[in-house]
Amino acid sequence: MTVRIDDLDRKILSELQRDAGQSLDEIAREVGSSKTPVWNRIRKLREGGVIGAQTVLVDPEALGFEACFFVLIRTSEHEAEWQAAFLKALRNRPEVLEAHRLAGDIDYILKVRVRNARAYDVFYQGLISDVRIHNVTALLSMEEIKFTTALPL
Amino acid sequence: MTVRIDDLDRKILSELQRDAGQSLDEIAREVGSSKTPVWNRIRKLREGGVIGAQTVLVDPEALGFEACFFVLIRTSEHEAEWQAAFLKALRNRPEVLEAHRLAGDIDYILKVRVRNARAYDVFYQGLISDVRIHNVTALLSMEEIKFTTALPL
DNA sequence: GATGAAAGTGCATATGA
DNA sequence: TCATATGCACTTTCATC
Repeated sequence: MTVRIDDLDRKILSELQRDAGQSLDEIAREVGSSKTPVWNRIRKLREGGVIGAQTVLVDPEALGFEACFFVLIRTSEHEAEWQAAFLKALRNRPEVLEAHRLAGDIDYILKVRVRNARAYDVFYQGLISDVRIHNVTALLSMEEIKFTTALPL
Repeated sequence: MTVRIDDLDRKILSELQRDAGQSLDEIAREVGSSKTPVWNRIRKLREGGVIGAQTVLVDPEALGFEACFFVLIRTSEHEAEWQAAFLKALRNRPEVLEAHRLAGDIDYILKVRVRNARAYDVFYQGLISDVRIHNVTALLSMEEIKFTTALPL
């Protein structure tokens, strides 16, 4: 199910990451090819799931999302049932922008964006009422220094 | 410099976040308006910086980025000069997808995507040779449970 | 991989509510 | 300020060479 990716694909992906609003002609010119092959490759990459959602990045501050927390979670429960409930809870909460299961001491890390500290508390209370969690540390972001979705191809 | 955002703007942003590849007609239909006002609002939101980059999300695994680390950094240095050097180092390194300055005990958190553990070590050695860092903890992601750039509007 | 053509879309503008 | 309508240029998409 793996798509083989060559150098031209990488260039195309790089252009799309940089600006997905470009026309095919522009992309073709940038990568040194022409419309048809570029278009066929993009279609294949999409079908193969290499290219996922096309989206715009929205400024959180402008919309009143002033608070961003990284939440470190330790749990004592490791049964499949608990894990399924936890995953479902995370996926259902739109405040959770990212969630990773970790190796080591800390079990999970979440990135959570909310309007303010009170909204975080509402989120937190809701989460711990959904699933048993052993220990939680919240790291409050003071400043987003960098944010990109572009992989270094 | 703040753009006032009403309910229709929010709906438009929501649609664009969901799928930026939609036509104006589709968006207008979804939000219950018509092309002209939707177009004018999108333009204004773009000009006001509320709408930033238009991009595609690329599957990291498909491109061989198998390792994702969250890096917790403590530093003893807090002069402006050190901070400027640190920021510059982060911005210059494409492996660093996200970086936040934190409140409290831990000073910074980074999200770093690399091909493998060895590549992380190369990154780490490079970073600590660029700037003095007091203490580093790396959390290795085993599984990306959730990733979205969509704010819950 | 190139060419080209049909269908669809973006963008601007005019007009009335 | 918004809805509707129109028009041209550009783009996407796909069949054919």
